[in-house]
Amino acid sequence: MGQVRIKDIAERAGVSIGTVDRVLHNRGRVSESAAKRVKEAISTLNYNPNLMARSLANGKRYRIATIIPNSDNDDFWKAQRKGIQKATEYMLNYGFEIVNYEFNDQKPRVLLDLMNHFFSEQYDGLLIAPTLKDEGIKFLNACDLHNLPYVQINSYINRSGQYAIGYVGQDSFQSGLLAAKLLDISIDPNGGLLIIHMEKETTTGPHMLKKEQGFEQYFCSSNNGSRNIVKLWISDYRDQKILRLHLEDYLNRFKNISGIFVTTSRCHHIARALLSIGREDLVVIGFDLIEENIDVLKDYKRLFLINQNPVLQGYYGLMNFFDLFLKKNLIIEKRYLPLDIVTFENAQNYIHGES
Amino acid sequence: MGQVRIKDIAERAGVSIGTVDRVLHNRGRVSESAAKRVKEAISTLNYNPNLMARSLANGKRYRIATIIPNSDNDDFWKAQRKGIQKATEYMLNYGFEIVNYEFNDQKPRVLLDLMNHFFSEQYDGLLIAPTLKDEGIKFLNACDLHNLPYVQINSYINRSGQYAIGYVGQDSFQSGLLAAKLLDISIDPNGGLLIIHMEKETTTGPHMLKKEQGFEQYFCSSNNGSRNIVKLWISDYRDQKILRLHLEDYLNRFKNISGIFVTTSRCHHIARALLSIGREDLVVIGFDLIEENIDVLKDYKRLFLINQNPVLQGYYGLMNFFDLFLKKNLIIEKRYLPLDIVTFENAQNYIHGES
DNA sequence: TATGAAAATGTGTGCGTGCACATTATTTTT
DNA sequence: AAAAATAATGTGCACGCACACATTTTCATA
Repeated sequence: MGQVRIKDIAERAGVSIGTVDRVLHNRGRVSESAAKRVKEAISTLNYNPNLMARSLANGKRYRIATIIPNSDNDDFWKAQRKGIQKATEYMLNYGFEIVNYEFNDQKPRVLLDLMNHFFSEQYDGLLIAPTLKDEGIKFLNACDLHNLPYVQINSYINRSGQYAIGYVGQDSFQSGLLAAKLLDISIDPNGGLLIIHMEKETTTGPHMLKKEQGFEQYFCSSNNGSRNIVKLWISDYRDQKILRLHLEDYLNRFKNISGIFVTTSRCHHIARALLSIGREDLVVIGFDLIEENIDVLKDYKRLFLINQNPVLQGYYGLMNFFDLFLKKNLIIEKRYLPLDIVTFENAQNYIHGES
Repeated sequence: MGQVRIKDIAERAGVSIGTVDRVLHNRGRVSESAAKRVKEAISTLNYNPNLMARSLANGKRYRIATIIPNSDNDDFWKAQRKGIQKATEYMLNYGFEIVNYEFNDQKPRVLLDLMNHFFSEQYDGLLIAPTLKDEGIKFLNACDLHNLPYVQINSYINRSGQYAIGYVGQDSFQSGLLAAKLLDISIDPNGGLLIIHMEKETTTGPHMLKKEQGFEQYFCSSNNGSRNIVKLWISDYRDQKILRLHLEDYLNRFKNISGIFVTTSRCHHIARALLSIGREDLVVIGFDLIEENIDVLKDYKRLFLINQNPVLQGYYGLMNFFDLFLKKNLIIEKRYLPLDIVTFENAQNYIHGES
């Protein structure tokens, strides 16, 4: 059987295509008996609308804006952009027009400036990565005001209302749990653990915080023994020498540390430092498949990276609008991406990873 | 600002849409001067063909057959089927017609019987999972004879010729390496390893063999120390009592075993048995996210499942034909799916897992 | 210059759908 | 029972394109 068309349904239900159309779009003006027959035909024939014909016929154009942090010097956001690009190519054929904006993660003002002229453009949807919480909230409030549906990616701001139509991103808490499990299994039962936060700013981001919470939660569970956990904040991670001394000193002070959980993507600095001070016995967990991390995987055996396919994040995020406008699926759901555990032996498949 | 149509080009070039069409498709029968004007209009107006209208109009139909093992009582093949279904829905809009066949994995005759009438149908492509090697070869030979392009999924039979257009599946050797790495990191440096093959038949399947080879290869590498490795074949794994005694006996004989590598998806039997004899200290590696394995994950902490997204296998396999016929990409390539490491804490995302 | 073939160009139909509008059936009101 | 109002259903066109076919133009030859 080839494509099932509206015409086929009409024939099977003994009505005209106009009636089928009314049923499909809930336009009313259909008798109960006819509606029933049509619905039956739709399900028995397993009808799927031809989206091309649909979008060709109704000829609507949808303008979607995307706003994410600047991706020029950042592998992670570059990957997100790649996913957005892939979805864009797909959606272009269906009457979508995608306009991309970027903002500087470090300069909250830039996002607010953008907001000033953003709403003078007519958009039908917004894909946004609200990494800056305060400014993000302001932006989303403005969206509600302008009746603009939005999908959040990567960072989640808890929202209700009809315009908050989706979230695609990471489950940071869960990734903390996972990191704890990995360390718990792979190190000595008596070994201690070290959590390292590496960030330029002195504040601890919400993602990092949730990761830490998940990590600690794991050892509160009854069937997992408790562990000795210490924490370390590092902001000047770029100077290898300082880092090395810092780390060496710390490991000497807490002799029984045998696993390290780095809550950001900067774990390659730690792995390199450990290599140079000859402490490759430590198991390290870090995040994200950025280039430096991929490099260090082959040198540092006991390293696991937790990856949340950023390409797919951008891709699914944008595709939400495709579903919303073309498939008429109004899905108000959080969608978490798989927590991929990556080590040297399975890294290759994830790297080019459209998956 | 809106979509540029061939009609717009025609107007600007002072010709009819028929002439534009001929230029676009190099059909000839156009005067040089007209062709020049049309080409100029195309570039100045920055024309991009509307792919929807194109495929809608062009109306070519491609018939693709799929042949995989019976999926009624098998989670793995059910997932493959799901991926095939997803690709089918996508491709339907582009004029593809997909016809599904299944065969009984245990009865080679069924596949041969199918072959008898299969080629009387006119297909443009075949997606096949040649799990039965001998019969698979016969089938593929017949494909060559009938000029039928084919894509293999899951199992690979080495073939050349213009009709072998792709393979999507597992990298068994690599998954063996990965299993070894996981065990190597997570167990005591002096701990021994046990490889368990669980299969009804007495022969060891090619996948299992390659997994074993990869596993052993890991410990031949210079920077990974060598390990004591013993092997066990189990065919009557359904009787829990026998299995338990069997295992208990074996673990007593080889006292230092601290990690187990099960080369099939039946590792849940092992994990259950270990639970009942109180040996949850052992780290177990197994394969596939089938229901029994997912269940046992929450009870058995030291279990890792290696998953090769079967949904995507079916999906990508079929989509090869989309690329072949619509994008005209003739890709003769092996495509390996990511080796997902799955444990209790990250299982959920992979389960529903279109990913 | 008339003729006919070949080259160049134009026209019409259909793909599956959405939507406006036309038509028919049913119910309500007078 | 006829007229009017409303509910139910059917029809036709457009979307942008490909392709078959119809028509016009060109040009060599008689």
